[in-house]
Amino acid sequence: MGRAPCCDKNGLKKGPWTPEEDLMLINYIQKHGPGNWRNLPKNAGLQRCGKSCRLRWTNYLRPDIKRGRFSFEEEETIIQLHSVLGNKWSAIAARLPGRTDNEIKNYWNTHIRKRLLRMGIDPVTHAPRLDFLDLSSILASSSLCNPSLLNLSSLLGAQALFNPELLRLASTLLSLNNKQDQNINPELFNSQNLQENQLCSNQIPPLVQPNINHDQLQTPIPEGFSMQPNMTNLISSSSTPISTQENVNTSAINPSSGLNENVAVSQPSYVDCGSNTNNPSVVADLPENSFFQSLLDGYSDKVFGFDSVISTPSSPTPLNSSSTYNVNSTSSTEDEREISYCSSLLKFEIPESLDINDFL
DNA sequence: AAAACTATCAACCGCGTAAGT
DNA sequence: CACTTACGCGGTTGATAGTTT
Repeated sequence: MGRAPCCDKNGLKKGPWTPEEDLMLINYIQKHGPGNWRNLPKNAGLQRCGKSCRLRWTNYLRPDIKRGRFSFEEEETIIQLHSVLGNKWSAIAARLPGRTDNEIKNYWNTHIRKRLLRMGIDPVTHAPRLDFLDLSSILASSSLCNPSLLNLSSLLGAQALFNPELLRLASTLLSLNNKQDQNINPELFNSQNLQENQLCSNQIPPLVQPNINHDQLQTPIPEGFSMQPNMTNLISSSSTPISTQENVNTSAINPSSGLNENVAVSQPSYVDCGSNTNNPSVVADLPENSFFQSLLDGYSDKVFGFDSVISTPSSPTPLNSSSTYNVNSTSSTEDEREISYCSSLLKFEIPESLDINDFL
């Protein structure tokens, strides 16, 4: 089936719109309303195709368009929605009054995407990219909590940073080290056994999964934990699989847009991880001297270039929301946004049914 | 001062699809 | 059911402004 051209392009103007053309379009739409874009240019006396007119109106001339810099809240909303919807710019724009899909798409590609990359976060999967981190440093700091890993970190050395299999092993070991911190069946975490088991196993989940479908995230987490999906790639361990789909209330999908009406977009957390009245959960600060803390220290040092921006023992501020940093929505710097986003990224939740003290 | 480089964003292009015939 | 039309979407381009060398 051949596709008919949207309009006869012979003699039609292209390129930037002039103020006169804008005025003609505005005047026409004010009189007749938008729509029937095919005939609109002819009726309005414009030498443009209907498509161009529609684009000019929806992206620039519409009176309800909000212009200017994106606020912190808007940016956070975009990131959260993108983690759920992907590149569905129109669906994201529908949640941001006054912003167009084109504007959001541009802002994503020119600002947010780059910032996520700088932070070592894959902008497609929203998962941390361990290949961007200095893993040997992380391993070393983690070894302070678990001397049994010390030899392993030096054993892995710099080459590990470029070997996907070793990266996976390191990731698994780190996650298991975390478990050991939590006194969960230490026998399982004999580093030698792990090394043998993991090296002989092809069942290690990929550490970095480009273009991953969120539905396919099956990274296990300790039973009873509710982990942010973007953490699941960073911290993989055994037992209970989790799908990010579980973290999204799918009860009210908009049939026309396919957009989940209940997606939490105003929460400061990265994605609403199922905290609801039926399943109350608490947000935990990262335990001192834990794997998380050492990872964060390494992460902040190596990726962000500043020290201990996340909650530290000397900082009374909990690591649980963007409000931690009291970011001014209009004057926040790129760095502040990175910090805040990172804090959201690394937040995790523990169900109340679990005694947190058991893990600290 | 000027060339080279980079960032930004308006606009275009092609495709998918719903609605109409 | 086949085909056409119109619209909307997402990816990409290119002009321009700003910055660096």
